[in-house]
Amino acid sequence: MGRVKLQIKRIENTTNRQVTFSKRRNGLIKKAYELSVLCDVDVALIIFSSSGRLSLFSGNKSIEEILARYINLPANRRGR
Amino acid sequence: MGRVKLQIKRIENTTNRQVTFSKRRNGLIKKAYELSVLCDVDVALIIFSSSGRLSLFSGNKSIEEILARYINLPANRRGR
DNA sequence: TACACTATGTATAACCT
DNA sequence: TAGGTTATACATAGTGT
Repeated sequence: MGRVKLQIKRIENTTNRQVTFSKRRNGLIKKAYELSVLCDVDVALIIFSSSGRLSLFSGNKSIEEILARYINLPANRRGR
Repeated sequence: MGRVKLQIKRIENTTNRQVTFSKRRNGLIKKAYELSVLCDVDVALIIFSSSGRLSLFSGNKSIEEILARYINLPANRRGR
């Protein structure tokens, strides 16, 4: 999406990488929000930037509730 | 995105909701993957469908590692 | 350094099979 | 019901300020 087709590999230029991170993180959170509302599902999204800053999204329920729901699954139902 | 502008609210028709869920879940996971690679960041994504089925994504690290990183944050750094 | 713009690539709603 | 197609809306890479 954008002026040019982008290869999916690490962006080496630090400034470009940070700008892309900021834009795409916002886009990802928006998409997660839309999925949770449109389809009425629980979504939890955790992002750590390379500087260690945390970004979170969760739908109606809190992050903690959704993580607990995951953690409490029997191990054989956690695989992807 | 699509033939018509979509309101962001729960899709009432069950079939449509499931179709949209399947398509958008795939799109969301793809975007999460791209963010993790392009920007070299940790992303964890947990989705429970309305029937309780689990979808997961995480980048290089395992979901468990990323969740642990979140859970181990001091409480005052967990806010969104 | 951070926003705003816009040309272009991408995701997807409705349709089709 | 699931998978493929396509017209259209949306996200965003590069750019400008």
